[in-house]
Amino acid sequence: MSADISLILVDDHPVVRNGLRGMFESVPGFTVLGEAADGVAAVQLADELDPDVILMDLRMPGGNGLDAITELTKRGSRSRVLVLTTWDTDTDTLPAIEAGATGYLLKDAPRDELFTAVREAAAGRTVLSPAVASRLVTAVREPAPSPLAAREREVLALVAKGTSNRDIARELFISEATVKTHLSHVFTKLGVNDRAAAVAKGYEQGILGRD
Amino acid sequence: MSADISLILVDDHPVVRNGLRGMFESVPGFTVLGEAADGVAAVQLADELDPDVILMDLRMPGGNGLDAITELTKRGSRSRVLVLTTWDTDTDTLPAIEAGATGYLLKDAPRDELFTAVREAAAGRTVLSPAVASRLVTAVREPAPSPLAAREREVLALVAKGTSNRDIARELFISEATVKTHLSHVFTKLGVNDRAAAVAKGYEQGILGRD
DNA sequence: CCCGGCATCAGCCAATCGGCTGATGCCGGG
DNA sequence: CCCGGCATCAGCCGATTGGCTGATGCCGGG
Repeated sequence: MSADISLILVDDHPVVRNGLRGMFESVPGFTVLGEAADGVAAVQLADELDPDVILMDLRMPGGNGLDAITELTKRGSRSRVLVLTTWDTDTDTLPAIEAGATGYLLKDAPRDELFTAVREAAAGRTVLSPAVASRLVTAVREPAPSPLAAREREVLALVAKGTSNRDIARELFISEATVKTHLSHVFTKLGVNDRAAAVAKGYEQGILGRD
Repeated sequence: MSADISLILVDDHPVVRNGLRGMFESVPGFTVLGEAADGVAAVQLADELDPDVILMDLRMPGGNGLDAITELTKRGSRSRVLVLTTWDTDTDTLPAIEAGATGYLLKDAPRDELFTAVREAAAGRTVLSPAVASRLVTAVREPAPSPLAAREREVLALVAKGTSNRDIARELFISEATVKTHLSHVFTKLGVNDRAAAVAKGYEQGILGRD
């Protein structure tokens, strides 16, 4: 009855793009308009091709997926963004949805689920894979553990490197007292009592890990 | 001149398997004999189909890739294993090579590099993507930081949870002195001086993170 | 059979940490 | 205009940590 659902694929891995393309071309009802390897290219492509659905990976070198979604939302693009990620780290989900993603799927979803998701997304309905959905509800249950302030993140990063309070103070050109204050706040916000656990939480929540 | 290179694809993501299959079927010289979604299935499939090359992801739920490689090597399989991973975390590389993998590629390698790699692998030559190769050399430069002993890992895990030495002692039914000894060894092996940095290293090297 | 790695334990001591109380200045939203 | 969050600083004190030296028992490989 209706025309094909048009889509563009955004992922930094050629293999994945190829795989998606193959899957969508193997069944009727979809047309792959194009591919992009990063967020910047994705926004541009979306501008040009105006697809119904954009399948996008979040983690990409150069041209963050999140920024791309934000940008598209800001531009009032009519394209629905379906985030397709490898592993979900509940750190990414919420921001992505807030930024305007219509759905969030894990890459290991079965083919049919993927097709369904794209159709749902094209129709404007929110689609979340079960795993993601459950994470979301638990995330909402907890009032959001609050993210760290810029300075607090800096301190935590140094702590993770084994830097003592005194040396952190030196490195950041502030007093040791201030370092301790920052750290206390970090502890409170992360719900821990010592630097070791804070570092663990930092990794767990994606605050640390990419330097 | 020679027959096609036969291969099987092992990855838990249908999308990735599909993508690889598509790529290898789009050019002459390759025949995809089959696919598997985990290490156990991979070993079985390799037994049945005796492929020239096995393209394998390491991180898979149920049936670890590393174990699969070990098993294949033990069985004296003639198949060359090419590890194809998403992100390389130098934690995986060495064990994989030691276990008998012929090569180690990142999934974001360009198509041609992939094809070349498979041909090289089929010919029995070791292939490493440049990024991996450089990691390897630096890893060899450092005499291998040595992995942690079982008990040491337990202690580190508790440290990451913010447990004090005294409480760790209680939880493991050992004395506090022993805990400190273990921790000292952990510090030495990880090349750090305090628990916070140890936790960071733990995450960085994949010792911590999956509980 | 010896050595090295693992796991266990003791005691000492200085350094570091974490909690607590209390303060100041800036900025942005209500 | 006030309040809350951020960033800065101080001092005190008990608790915890980490380094050091030294020891014992078990096990497995050379």
